[in-house]
Amino acid sequence: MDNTKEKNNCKDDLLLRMGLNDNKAGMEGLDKEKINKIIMDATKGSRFYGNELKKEKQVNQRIESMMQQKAQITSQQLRKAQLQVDRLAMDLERNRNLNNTIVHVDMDAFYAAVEMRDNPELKDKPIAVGSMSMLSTSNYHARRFGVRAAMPGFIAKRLCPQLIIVPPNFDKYRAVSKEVKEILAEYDPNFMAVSLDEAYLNITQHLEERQSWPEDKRRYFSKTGNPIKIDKPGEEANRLSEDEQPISPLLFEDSPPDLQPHGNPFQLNPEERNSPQTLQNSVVFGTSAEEVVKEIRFRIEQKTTLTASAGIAPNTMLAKVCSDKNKPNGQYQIPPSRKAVMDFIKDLPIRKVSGIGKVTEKMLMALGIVTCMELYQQRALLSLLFSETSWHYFLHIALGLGSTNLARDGERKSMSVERTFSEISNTEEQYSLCQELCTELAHDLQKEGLKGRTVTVKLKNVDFEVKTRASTVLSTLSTAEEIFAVAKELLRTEVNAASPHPLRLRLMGVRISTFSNKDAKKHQQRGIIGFLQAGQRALSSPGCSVDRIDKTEFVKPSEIPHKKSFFDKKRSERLSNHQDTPRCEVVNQRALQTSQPFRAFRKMRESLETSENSNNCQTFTCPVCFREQEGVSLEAFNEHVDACLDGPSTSEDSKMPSYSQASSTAAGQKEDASHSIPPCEHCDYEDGEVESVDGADGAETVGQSLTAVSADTTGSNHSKEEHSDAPDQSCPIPLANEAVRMLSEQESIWPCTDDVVTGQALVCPVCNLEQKTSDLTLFNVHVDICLNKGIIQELRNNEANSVSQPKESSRSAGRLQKAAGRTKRLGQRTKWSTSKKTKPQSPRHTLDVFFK
DNA sequence: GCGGATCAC
DNA sequence: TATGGTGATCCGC
Repeated sequence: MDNTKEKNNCKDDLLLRMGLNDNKAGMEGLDKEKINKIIMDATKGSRFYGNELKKEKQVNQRIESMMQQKAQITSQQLRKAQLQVDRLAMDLERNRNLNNTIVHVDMDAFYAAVEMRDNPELKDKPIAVGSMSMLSTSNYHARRFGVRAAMPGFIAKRLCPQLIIVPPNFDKYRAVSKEVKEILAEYDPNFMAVSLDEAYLNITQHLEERQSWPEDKRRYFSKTGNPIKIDKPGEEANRLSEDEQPISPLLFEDSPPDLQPHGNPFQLNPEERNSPQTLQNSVVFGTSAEEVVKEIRFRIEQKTTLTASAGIAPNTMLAKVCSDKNKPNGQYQIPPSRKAVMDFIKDLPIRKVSGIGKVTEKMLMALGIVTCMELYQQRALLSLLFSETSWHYFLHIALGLGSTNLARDGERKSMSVERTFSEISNTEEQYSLCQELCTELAHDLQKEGLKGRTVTVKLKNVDFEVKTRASTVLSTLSTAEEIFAVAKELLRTEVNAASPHPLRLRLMGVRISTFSNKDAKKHQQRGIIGFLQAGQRALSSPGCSVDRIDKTEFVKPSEIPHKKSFFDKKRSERLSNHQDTPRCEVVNQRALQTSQPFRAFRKMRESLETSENSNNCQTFTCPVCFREQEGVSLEAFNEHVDACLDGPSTSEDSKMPSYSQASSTAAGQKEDASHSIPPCEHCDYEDGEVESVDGADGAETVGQSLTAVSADTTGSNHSKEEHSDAPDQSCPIPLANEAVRMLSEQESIWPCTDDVVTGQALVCPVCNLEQKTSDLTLFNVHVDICLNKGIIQELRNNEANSVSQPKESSRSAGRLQKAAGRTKRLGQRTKWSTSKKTKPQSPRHTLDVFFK
């Protein structure tokens, strides 16, 4: 459907939901102020509005508690989180897949456009499809008055009294949709339809084949007699800025729809095709992705007289954003390069991304995050404030990553019916309504031959408060009677609970889930087999080919496409998670099992795993010394990296000559960093300064940027200048802080804007070595790893402090205890040795993350 | 497994 | 007069 997702730097939430703040007031439209006022006048005082306010309060409450959590985050936690996040970031970066060409096709104002096409009377008039209660979509003319999808018709009428509201004709839309899909299938037989008017295609294969196609195979004919006009990027942009211009020449063409061509215009007789007349009306489309998509849109328009917009990008997330960019009747491509992706992402408001809704946007905005670049900059903080699922997802967005395989429609998980009505408070009526809904549901269920075990009743009272009540039974249910038997009891409980007051309902719904039919089992089995096959193939041909295999050969339950949302977890859990060794591999896999945004990531991982298991010798780049290690086994490579991390003291173990060269100059410093930490004063900075972060300005400083925090923590005993002037001081901790500070200042580093930073060598602020890379992400990771040692050391010292120096403040004591416990857990779980004599295990674990 | 919330279309 | 319906996921219990 139309993009109703509007940007909002606006205060009034309700207006936002109405989708108004983006109105570019046309000459005959309304300006934003007026629109907002009309909506508010129509809304204020209603029960609906009351509920909206209530919900808003809840969200604000959530934000407030998030901010409190933020205020308690120590710089140490933040730094540690930064390590973990950047490790994942690097992992993702290494597996970035730019080899697919994904297209998102979106019909312009679909329902409204169909209605206009079929009723010339509506041409040039503001129309909307829907009812007085709710609009599904509006045409662009109506949008100038602020009339949007998801707006009640009666409010739309106030905004635009001339508005014509057309009742929806879903059968018709389905038929048109089918026509469009027939075209799409020619470019990707496995395309994924999101809805009647939206679909994703993977045209990678089509593009390959198309390269060898003769012109004739790419020639299309226009029977309308209109001079064929192929979009040029510039023209598109111009046309779009002109609100007054007709949106589609064909859509607004005078010729009645009957005269529009039906079927594929390509299907012409040879004679017809070769006649000069016809050739004049023909176009040849090129072989590039852009040309393919122009061709698709051209054919859609020829066939349906409707226009579509499209986005082309290396993954679905980006393609979707792109299709919105030059809407209506336009297209936009992000070329398949990392730089292009990052340039595009940089200033992209996060709200544009599918999955970031109103609430998430508001929460992130409270953290000062509006654009994707800001999302990237705050990645460490986000990993502490949000659930794993969420921050992983955020990180993907921030790196411009998304799914490259279009999962086929999976098994249905639930089926439901619900209805809104004018108030019903009579209990008998409510039961009989419930029964009707069950009958309907049973009917739908039967059509798909499904049986379920969980029945959920949904109730909305006249104040718009929603309640759901569910019950799972042992036997499978499919008939109306069976379902009603369960639903009735659920309803009864609610009725009784409210008694003696009646339930004043405005909506009732019945849902059934927990399906357990044979089909589902069959699919699952096939899924497992397919999975194994895919794994085997991946072994022989690792990398992006896995996507294709997955797509065509198996669909796992977890592959089912779905939308996602994000909730924050309990702070304690999150923090303790981060206090543990950053074990990305464990963490990731759990998240990947269920969360859609990471399907792509999981695939990459799978292919990594298989290539690892195959134990092939490969070429790796050491994240510490950045030397390429050719033809080594993973194990050998890990040893090398360990050696790099450990410094020269253990470097004899390493058989990689390049390493010793690289690190020879830094050897002394690294030794210092590991072993010559003054016992207390440098290390118990946590007690003094970090506590102060909890104070009044803590909320500000911690979240605003890492800079503030690390400056704070460094502040007590060591000024930044002191250390930047003397970076090779013997105390590692201020040094580490300094490094973090520098990194934070580079936060403004958009690691991805340039693939290559020219003319300037990157020198690690920790080991002081010039790095053989120009990639800022890689560089950051290197610094992180260097820093890691400092942090390990901090932990050790904290532990020591907690034993030797009991604190008077119970708060501090608690904290230290926590720190001690943390260290202990680390020891147990990761064999993180606290003995300096034994070889530290931690780097190994740290690095395993890269390759597992 | 349940219930509330979020999100998309 | 009047603010939808369907499906999915996530999170905290």
